[in-house]
Amino acid sequence: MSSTIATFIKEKRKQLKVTQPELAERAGVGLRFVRELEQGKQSVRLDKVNQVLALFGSELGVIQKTEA
Amino acid sequence: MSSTIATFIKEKRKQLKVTQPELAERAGVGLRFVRELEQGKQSVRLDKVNQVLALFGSELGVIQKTEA
DNA sequence: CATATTTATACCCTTATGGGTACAAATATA
DNA sequence: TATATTTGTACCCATAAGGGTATAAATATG
Repeated sequence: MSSTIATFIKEKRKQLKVTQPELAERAGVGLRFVRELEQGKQSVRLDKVNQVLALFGSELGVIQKTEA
Repeated sequence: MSSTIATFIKEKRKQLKVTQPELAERAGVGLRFVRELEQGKQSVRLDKVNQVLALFGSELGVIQKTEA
């Protein structure tokens, strides 16, 4: 299901059988950023997250919280 | 429609008839941040965007790009 | 139209993100 | 199980995000 951004990216990356260093290079971000991102760090920059997501044809957008 | 995060927040804020200073205070972020956010600044921090969106019962998540 | 309110831009300053890198821990593979 | 690969954590440093604030521009209201 990949509820969080972190797990989404991790899953997508593994689907493509790409390592973190490779993903970082392709996305044009630092390796450390990719790692912090997949670890669920909240205080990341929106534009850099989107740089990574762009590799999967995705992007960040507003979603409504699902009712309990 | 509010395709972008910026317009989404701006529209939601106006729906509630709240000024930017009020929104900033309620969200616990700086006034300048709210303004840059509504102006479409890309390099904002994810956690702070979510702080603002939380006021509308929303949050940031991964979305798939719509086909052309 | 004049005035009040709201929003946008610019300034300085502090803080921490992100980059690079090295090494440890964990995982995969032979 | 030994080895190779991948991932996670820690370090220093430069840069810029974000806070506060003042002022100008834009908008709303009388």
